[in-house]
Amino acid sequence: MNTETNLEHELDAAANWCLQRGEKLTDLRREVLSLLLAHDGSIKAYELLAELQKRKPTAAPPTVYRALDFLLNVGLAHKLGSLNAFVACRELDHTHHHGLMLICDRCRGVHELSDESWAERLAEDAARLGFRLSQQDIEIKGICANCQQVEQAGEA
Amino acid sequence: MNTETNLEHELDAAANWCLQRGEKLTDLRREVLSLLLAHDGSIKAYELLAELQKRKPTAAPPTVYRALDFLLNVGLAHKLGSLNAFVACRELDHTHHHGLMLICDRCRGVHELSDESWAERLAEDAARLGFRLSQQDIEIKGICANCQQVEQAGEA
DNA sequence: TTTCTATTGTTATATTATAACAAAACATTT
DNA sequence: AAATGTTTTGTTATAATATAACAATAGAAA
Ligand SMILES: [Zn+2]
Ligand SMILES: [Zn+2]
Ligand SMILES: [Zn+2]
Ligand SMILES: [Zn+2]
Repeated sequence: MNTETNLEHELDAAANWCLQRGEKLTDLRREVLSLLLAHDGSIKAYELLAELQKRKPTAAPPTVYRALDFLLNVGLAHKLGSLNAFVACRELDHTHHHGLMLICDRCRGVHELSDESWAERLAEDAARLGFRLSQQDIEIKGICANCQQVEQAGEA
Repeated sequence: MNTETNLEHELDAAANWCLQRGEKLTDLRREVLSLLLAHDGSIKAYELLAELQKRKPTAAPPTVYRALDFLLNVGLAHKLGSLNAFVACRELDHTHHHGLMLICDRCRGVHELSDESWAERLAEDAARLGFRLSQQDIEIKGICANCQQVEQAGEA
């Protein structure tokens, strides 16, 4: 199965995901999600806009922000507040409330950890302060394995 | 001990904290930190600028952003990426690497949890993926105890 | 068809943050 | 003190991120 086929497969799955929630993955939204998925790490809204404009010259900021809002709300993408960047969700299977997003300082890559035990422990600790968690991703920053290797190679 | 005296006390402690690190808490930086401390929840850069301009009409965006950068670097303040907002650190005693910042969706208030065990467990889980954490605050969103009460009162 | 709603197009503007360079303050050496 | 170098602050302009507001279009329901 090549990349393109796989991408279409993911997009179809996403469309289905939307339908199950009574929402529609329109052509535009599908296009934006496609660009997000095609991107390895996270991507910024205006980078996404530039990409989108290659195929759709009429696109303007609201075009991409509206599509992103939709994708965020339906759970097909995540916003990384600390980077002002966006990333496709690749773990639709798990309902990953409170997923841990490990964000690389160097390459802006994201590793998503859907570990339920974190959600529970966090919720417990917060509850002790009377704090009720909203569904929310947790962003943790550092340097990914790959970038660490590059770093070491550079030092050699 | 009244509020004002207490604030001056905190500012003096902050000045000392800086000196120990070979940095200086200048008048301007002290003023900005003072405004941060006087604020209960988190505050946005341009709100801070407006406050600052009451006493220092010459202040411009770089004035406040430079002061904030300094405070962030020396550990006297935190940036909340998900809100584009800033908050004074009130736990200088602990070296709270990876402090948990519980951010209220409603009031923008912040409860800072300096729990070392979280730092360790997070680091372990991340290390399993080859991910090395950088010193970083972890932002968790929800609704604080106070705002929950207000909410219930409204429903009654 | 008619009507209503959701989506997209379009223009303008708000919000957040930094670049670049000049001036002033401060410290160090002579 | 004078001269020099460094850090901090002032100032203007602009970059980067995001939304408001309203018109046009497309889709669904009546
Ligand atoms: Zn996800
Ligand atoms: Zn990386
Ligand atoms: Zn702190
Ligand atoms: Zn609150």
